[in-house]
Amino acid sequence: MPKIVDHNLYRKELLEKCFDLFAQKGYASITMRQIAQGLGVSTGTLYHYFPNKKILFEHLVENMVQRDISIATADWEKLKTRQERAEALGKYFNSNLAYHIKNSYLMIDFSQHQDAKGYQNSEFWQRLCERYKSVIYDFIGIEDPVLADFIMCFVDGVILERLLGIDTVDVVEQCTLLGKMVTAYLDKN
Amino acid sequence: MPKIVDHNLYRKELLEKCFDLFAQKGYASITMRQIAQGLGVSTGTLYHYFPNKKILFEHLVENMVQRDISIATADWEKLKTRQERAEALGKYFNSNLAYHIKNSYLMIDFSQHQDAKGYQNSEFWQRLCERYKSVIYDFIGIEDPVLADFIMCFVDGVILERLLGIDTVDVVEQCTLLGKMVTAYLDKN
Amino acid sequence: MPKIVDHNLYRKELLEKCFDLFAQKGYASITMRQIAQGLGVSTGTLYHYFPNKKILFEHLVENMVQRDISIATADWEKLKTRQERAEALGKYFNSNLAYHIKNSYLMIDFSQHQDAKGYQNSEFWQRLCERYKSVIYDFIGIEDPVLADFIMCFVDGVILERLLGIDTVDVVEQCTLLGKMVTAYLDKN
Amino acid sequence: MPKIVDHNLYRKELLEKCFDLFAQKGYASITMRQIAQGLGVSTGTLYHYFPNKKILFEHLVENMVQRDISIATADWEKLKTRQERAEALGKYFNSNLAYHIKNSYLMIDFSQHQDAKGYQNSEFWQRLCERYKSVIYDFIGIEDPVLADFIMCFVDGVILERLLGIDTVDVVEQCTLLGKMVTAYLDKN
DNA sequence: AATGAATGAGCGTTCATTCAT
DNA sequence: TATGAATGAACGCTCATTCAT
Repeated sequence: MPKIVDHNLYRKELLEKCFDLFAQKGYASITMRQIAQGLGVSTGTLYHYFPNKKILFEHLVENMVQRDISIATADWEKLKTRQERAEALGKYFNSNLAYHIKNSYLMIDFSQHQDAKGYQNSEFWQRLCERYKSVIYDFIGIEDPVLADFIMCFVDGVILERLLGIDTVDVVEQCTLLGKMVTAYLDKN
Repeated sequence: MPKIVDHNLYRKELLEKCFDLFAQKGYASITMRQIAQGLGVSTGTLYHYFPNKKILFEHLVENMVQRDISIATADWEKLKTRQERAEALGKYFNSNLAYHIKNSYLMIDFSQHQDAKGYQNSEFWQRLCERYKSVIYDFIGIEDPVLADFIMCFVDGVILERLLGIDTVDVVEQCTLLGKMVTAYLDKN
Repeated sequence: MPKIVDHNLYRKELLEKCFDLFAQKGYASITMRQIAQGLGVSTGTLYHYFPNKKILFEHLVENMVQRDISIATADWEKLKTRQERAEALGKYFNSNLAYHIKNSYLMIDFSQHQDAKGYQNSEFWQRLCERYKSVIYDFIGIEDPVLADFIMCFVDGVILERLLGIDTVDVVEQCTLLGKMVTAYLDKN
Repeated sequence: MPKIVDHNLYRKELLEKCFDLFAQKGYASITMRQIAQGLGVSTGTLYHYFPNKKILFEHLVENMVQRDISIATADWEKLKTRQERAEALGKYFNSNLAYHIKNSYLMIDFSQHQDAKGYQNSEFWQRLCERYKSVIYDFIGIEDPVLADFIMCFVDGVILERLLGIDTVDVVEQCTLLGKMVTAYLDKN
């Protein structure tokens, strides 16, 4: 019997530790050697668990998104009005803002990389977006897809502003405004 | 006998031509050789005018931003209603969408540069953001700074979605919706 | 409790199964992992029986050659004329041509091994060649050693052409021609 | 003006020096670093002149074949009879036998390498074989393509035997016999 | 000023081999 | 005896940068 290791568990552990490494430097800039070193393993071991950089990143994102959504939606059930929920959304992003900024940067960085070409039509990516949008549908209680896109754009935009270093934008304040605007719009139509 | 050349003028010319090259492939992907080739000079010459890739890129961004704003606002004066203007905004981004996507990517890439950290508090960057917002103020006819930020976030978010490859988002449609939402919101309050 | 296994017998069994694996991909291309997998054992076990890839390969070649000659000569006894036998030779190589090509490649690969340099003067190698030639003597019914060498060269050459990818060479046709040429030559002298 | 170098000339010089390096270790075993070192340049320089290992090898072979054929056929014009020519062929291979053995090994080694997959149908390879065969046609004065293939197989086989370390095969003697056999065969038919 | 040949550290990845269990 | 996780040197190749001309 070899060294006793739960392959899948260890994979998950590595993935967990990977996130910050990727987030610190971006997909393209961090090297597999640096990741291995950061994880305290050899490159060989890293490749033993993940066949290549792209797939490592893919697993990372899957992990991240899964966790994100479950955290974000954890205690939204008790919130009744749209306005309450919009404000909870703002609070969610505002806590761990640095994390969400990193997160966004990673997605952007990867999407522009050679490795991502042809990726945007992939099942994986499509599924990601669907899951993302379904959170908006369910949570804000919206059925108009154009409006759902609107909210998605806005939310990503808010994070982006902070990523760009524009600190005057206040995430909570903006989401609060979002709630009001959506309500005003829906009431009128 | 050296060619008689105005060093600074030639620098500016090179910069101007550089823009498309960077915008086509992104900062990380384009190589100095490719840039030199695209400019019709040798790598040696390129390095004669710019000490390294990063500095070349920084100069480029400065140039780009300056030009961009003046183009965007060129013929908006004749549009009267908010809705008209919101829709013009959508059309502006929708034409040359690929350009605007790359443009955004370049800004993001730039903002993540180690050297850009200081930049974000710099006079240059601040001025840039102010100018950006004032376009929104003037153009959409909004005075509430939170609402101006909202619109800025949204617009950047729309571009970002496309950068991420989410093609279902329609820029014109989204801006049209923006106009309606802003109106509904302002009418109500 | 260790499995009760006759070490040498198991070695031989592994060797037998190894052959196809090497023959399919060639010495350089197949990895120890692939071999182990093909044998249904772990890499650890493979290394338990053979200290390294080279020695595994050497044992393999010894095994292969021994087996090959006995197969080739199995049912040639009933063929009477030289021409019949020459054509049988062609058919023999033509069936399992892919195998013979790989086989030749393995021999060539082996012969170029650093460790094989000593081998070429070794009793083993000498004996091998003698046995090879004696097949030609017996089978084609030739006693002139130069002519035997000629046939040996030709046969190996035909296989080599195919190894090099020259598909226009037809093994059966060539061996048929060989029969005619030998006959013409022997009749004349 | 950069360092003054005749690009094509230098390429040719590098190619010339490359041959022994490849021949010593085989295509797969020699590394680009070792080649560069052997040539006294950096890997970067090597890649400046040749885009990859495969193409480097391709140029090498082209060079080699061109030279080989012109040397081989240089003074065959004055030889009149087939027998004289066959014997000249033997002498040609016998002088520089070590070179021809290396040469054959290189071709075999390459043909089995991953890089060569799909290569055997390439224009380059086809042209090589055609040129090779046309030497046989012209020189030995043969028009029957099967017979030309026969001779090609035989010649390659002779070299192969020596490559395999079978020193009892005498190249000159074998080619002399070839001449006689071809004559006997053609006289009879 | 201008060229492009030259450099070499570093990339993602592979794989023979070792070793704790 | 048997396992497969772990290693790390080495591969083909890239590219920002330097420098002799």
